[in-house]
This record gives sequence, C-alpha cells and structure tokens, in this order.
Amino acid sequence: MTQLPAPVRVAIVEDHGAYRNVLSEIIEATPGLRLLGAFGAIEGSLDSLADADIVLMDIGLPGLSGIEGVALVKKRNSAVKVIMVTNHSDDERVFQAIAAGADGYLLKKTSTTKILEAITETMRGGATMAPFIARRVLDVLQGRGTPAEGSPALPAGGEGALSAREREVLTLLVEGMNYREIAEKIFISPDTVRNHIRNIYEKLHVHSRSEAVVKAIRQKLV
Amino acid sequence: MTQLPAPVRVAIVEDHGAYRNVLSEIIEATPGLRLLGAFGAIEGSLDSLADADIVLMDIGLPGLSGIEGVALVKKRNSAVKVIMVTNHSDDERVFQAIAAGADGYLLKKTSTTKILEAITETMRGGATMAPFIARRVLDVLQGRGTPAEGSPALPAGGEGALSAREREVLTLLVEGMNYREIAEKIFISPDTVRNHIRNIYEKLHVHSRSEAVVKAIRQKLV
DNA sequence: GAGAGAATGACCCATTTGCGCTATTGATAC
DNA sequence: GTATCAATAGCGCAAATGGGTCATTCTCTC
Repeated sequence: MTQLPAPVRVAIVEDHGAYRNVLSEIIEATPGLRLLGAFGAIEGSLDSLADADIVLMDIGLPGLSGIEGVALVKKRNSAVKVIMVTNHSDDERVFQAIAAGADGYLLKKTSTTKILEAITETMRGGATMAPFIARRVLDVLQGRGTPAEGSPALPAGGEGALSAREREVLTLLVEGMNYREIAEKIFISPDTVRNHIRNIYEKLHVHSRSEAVVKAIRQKLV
Repeated sequence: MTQLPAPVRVAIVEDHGAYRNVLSEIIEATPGLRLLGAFGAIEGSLDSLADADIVLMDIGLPGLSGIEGVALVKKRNSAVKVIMVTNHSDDERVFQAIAAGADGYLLKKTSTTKILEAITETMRGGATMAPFIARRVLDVLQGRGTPAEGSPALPAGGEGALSAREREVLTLLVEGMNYREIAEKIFISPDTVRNHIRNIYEKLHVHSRSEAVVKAIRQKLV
C-alpha cells in the first residue's frame, strides 16, 4: 500500500475558539495529517497559511474575511487548497468564495468524518461541497436564482403599498405558479387569486404577469 | 416514532445489465426505499420515471441519452429528482446534464453507502456531487477550465445557450411586450416570435413568460 | 351604527399564451 | 453532398390570462 509520502499540512482559520479547538483535535488525531497552526484571524497567519497544503477557512472572520483570506493565500501560493467552512448554506458569500478560488465548501455541522474525507478528496484533486451548498451551486448553474424563502415581515411602508396577502401572492407569481397552483398553495379559490392579482396589477400599474414579476424583482418587492 | 409516510420511490435507468442489477439490489435492500423499476433505456420507461421520487440515470445510454432523459423526465414531472451516474468525471456531458436539470452527479465507482447518502440528501432538498465532478464545476465557476467544446455555454460563462435573436426577443419579453408587439418591433411575424419564445422556454427549462423573465433577470441574461 | 378596506368568491367573455405539428430558406459543419 | 441548425412562417387547439361586474364577510375606524 502506498502511503502519502509526507503528512498533509493543515492550517485552520476560525475565530470561534471552541470550534477551532474541535477542528484542531480532529486534525491532530488523524494519521497522515499534521496541524500547522490554528488561527483566529487572517492577519498574522498568512505566512503559515501559504505554507500549508490545506487550509480550513471560516468564511465569517473579523477583520479580513474568509473570502479575502482565500484570495490572499492563493496569491501567495496557488498550490494551497482552501476549504471554506460556513454556518449557513444560504450564505451569499458562497459564490464570492468560489470566485476567489475556494476548493471546497463545508457546513459547520458537517461530521468529522466528512471533513476528513473532504481533505483527502481535495488533496487528490477533487472538491467537496456539502449537499446544501451543491444544491445552490446547481441552482445557479441552472439559472434558478435564489428563492430565499421566508418572511414578508418587513412592511416596506410605501404608500399604495401591497397588502400582506398581495405580497404573498406576488411572491408565488414570481415563482412561476399559475392561478390554480397559487390557489391550492394558500387554500383560497382561483377566483380570489385572480382578484388579488388584479389588485396587484392596479397598484403596480402593470397589465400582465411578466410585467408584474419584473417590477417585483427590480424593486425587490419579493 | 414517526416513519417516513411513504417509501422513497426509486427508478433506475442503466444500460449495463450488471451495474443495473447492483443498483437494484442496493435499493431493494434498503429500508425506506422502494424500487419502482430498473430499465435499460429511456424509451418505454418514461411513465415509470415520471412517477418516481428519485431516478438514478446513467448518462451514456443507447438511443435517448441520459441528458435527454433528464429533460424528458423533468418535463413530465418536475418534482422528480434525477441523479446522474457516469463513468468519467471529465465527461463533457456533465454540464449538459446540469443544464438539463440534473439534481446530482455520481461516479460509478462511488460506494453504495455514498449512493444511499446521495438519495437521502437529494430528497431533503440538497444535491450531491462526487468530488471530481465538484472540482470541474468549481473550475468552471471560477472561469478556469472549460465546459468542454460543443456543450452549451453556461450562464456563469456569459452569453448562455440563447442565440442572439433569442436574447433579443427575451429582452422584449422582459419589457412586457406580447407576441404581436414584439413582432412589430423587430419586423417578423407573430408566429416566428412564438417560435423563438418556444425555443427560449426550452433552453431555459421554463414553461411560461413569467418564469422566463424571472430567470432572465436573475441570471442577468438581459 | 355607518363607512372603508381587506379578503373572499363567482360569472362572463375576448384575448393571449403554450404547445402540438409541419415546412422553407440560408449558413455552417462534416 | 448531406446533415444540422438558426431563423423564418404557418395552422389548430386547449388552457391560461386579463378585465368587467357583482356579492358576502370581517375588521377596523369614526
């Protein structure tokens, strides 16, 4: 059996002390991996990072962000592989990090075995994405933007503004549903959906679905 | 204790008999999964595929390819999740399949446990990519690597799969014009406008004006 | 208690849309 | 030379949409 010729040198940048310790212990406890250092910030750690084979980089760092960190490390030494670690798959910075050259993307809730798998796969030239990250990447590649489901709680406040129900219907319009689908989704009759949409058109000064969704998106109504 | 309300219905399309049997046995041996059917080709299996929750689809099929298969299945029932299975990570069809709407990508050498993981993650709304596939996807998103020759250009790459004329029509769609208005604007017949829009829908994988304009805006096609 | 708004539901009707087919032309590819 | 493809154009049809009008219920507010 062929072992790796030398231990894989791993560096960690994570501002949260507890999680940094968890990661450190995992690395140190794994044969074939050597912990070069565990840091709380990019600043002051660049030399070590540029000397690593793998960097596990938190995306949300104080000072220089993880995104800037990727770019800086890659600039110093493009051979370094950087795996980003984040809390939320819907983090907008996912794509900024990818653009900056990240080699993988994990969620903090990822199991330790998965983290180790990610390291070995990355060293072998692959990349690892947590499933919910991969989903977002595929969505973007397929052009299905980012739904970002959630609360229309903020009462945008404009006069002549849409009612809560109307915003709800508009959101579903933007998602491409027709009258019947919207009706079933929010448990009202298709005719009532038509009425809501009618009122939305009037308030937005449009006369078709597509005009409404364009306006909704451009004005960030949804 | 709450079990899943119903087993996940899995269908398989794989022309290589031995591997098809392997996959079938894995599915049948796993509690919570039910094998709807294992087929050697798309032709004749579409009804079953459209009724599945998950389809494991070989990409290199005789007759209709796995890519065409994804598109057909998604067209029948967009709720079906399709996981592609391929032999080679450098298969240029990876990106065609993603564009066609694939929900995941595995290599045939992927272990059975990974396949089952992929199914559960996909059912939960995630996506799974084998590391060497993920690598290629990241490369493309980062502007390195190429989505391979003849394959349709990806949205991230810029112009997308739309022809110049189609983009022109799409722009007018976003501006809220109807068929007749677009026709007058660019001096072609309304029927031709319909044809262009039809082709746009097909390429964007949508089925209505509003879906198309949403995608156009989010994807910055216009 | 009257009035205003909202949300709900319904009917009619013309137009628009989405998609099934087919077909010709010109340019490019192999 | 043939195959492919974009662009052009047409026909038919079912479904979806947009607009008009009317009505009921509930909740606020004055």
